[in-house]
Amino acid sequence: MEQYDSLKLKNQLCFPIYLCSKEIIRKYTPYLNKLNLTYTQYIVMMYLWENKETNVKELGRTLLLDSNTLTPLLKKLEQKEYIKRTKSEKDERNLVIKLTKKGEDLKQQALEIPKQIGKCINLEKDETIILYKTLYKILENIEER
Amino acid sequence: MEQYDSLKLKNQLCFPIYLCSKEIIRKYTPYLNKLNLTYTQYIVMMYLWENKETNVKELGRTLLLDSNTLTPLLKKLEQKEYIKRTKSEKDERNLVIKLTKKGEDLKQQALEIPKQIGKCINLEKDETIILYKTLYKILENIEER
DNA sequence: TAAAATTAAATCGTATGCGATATAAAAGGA
DNA sequence: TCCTTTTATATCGCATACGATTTAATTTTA
Repeated sequence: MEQYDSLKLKNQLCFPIYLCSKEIIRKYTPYLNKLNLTYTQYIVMMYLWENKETNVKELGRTLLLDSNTLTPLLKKLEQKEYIKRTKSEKDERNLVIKLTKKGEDLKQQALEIPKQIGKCINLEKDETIILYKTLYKILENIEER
Repeated sequence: MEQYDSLKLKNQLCFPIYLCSKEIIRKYTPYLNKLNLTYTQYIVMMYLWENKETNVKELGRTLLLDSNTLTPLLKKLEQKEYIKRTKSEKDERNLVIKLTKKGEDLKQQALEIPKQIGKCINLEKDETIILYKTLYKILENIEER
């Protein structure tokens, strides 16, 4: 093993993760365009389809994003009338984020997407499970202090 | 299995890939700051440490990026005096990208980075190998027509 | 060989992603 | 209670990421 082998792209682990993230999201794009969503907007919508109501902090904890990214993104989703943003009455620092009817209805149209993406990622069932577990293990390892 | 389970975040594969990419890159940041590099600039430098000379097209084929991303990025690397950009004499459409002495020397300082990142990703050897193979399998599956 | 097609970079506009800072509301403490 | 601290969003600036278009050089072809 040469001195600089650890710096070769083919020996990096982050590099294929970075590529996969980009390229899978690229695959999502044509489907998401039909729903007038970007990938990040889509995962926000997925969170809301599951939870109905949230706020910036809570959303950020799940998506690992901060208000600097989420605030403008949520304003765009509000412009599209998929969500409503209102100050909490109990605590005016909190922004209550709720689906609109239009945002709720989008869920139906989105059902096609995971099928299509799964088809093009095209892994065996057990490969998928192992990959999934390993990724969450990395996330745990990385987030710990 | 409920009708909408496929739309839950915990059933997504792309979501943890996306998170891992972001979070690992976040871990790189303090080390890369010392070298005055961003992550994308770093992988460009890695390519050049291996290949000495390239052009936008070739670089884009490896990093899966186009000139719209690479042109401004390469100009920044040139400003930092890590690379030199010159028109090819043989074919003036081509931009020859070469390391400077300063860029070449940076390699030495970068040696620490893979060690530190490996430590914080903290997977077993065999887990790493399987993950790596699966990621490249996805990339192959996804890029095919 | 001159026009058409192709190719390589560059440019433009929009949407993140994020470190740093600002703002405003709520909580805590002397 | 008043002042300090904490908390939740918002704002700012910079660096990607990328679809679409433009520009310029080269190649192809009629």
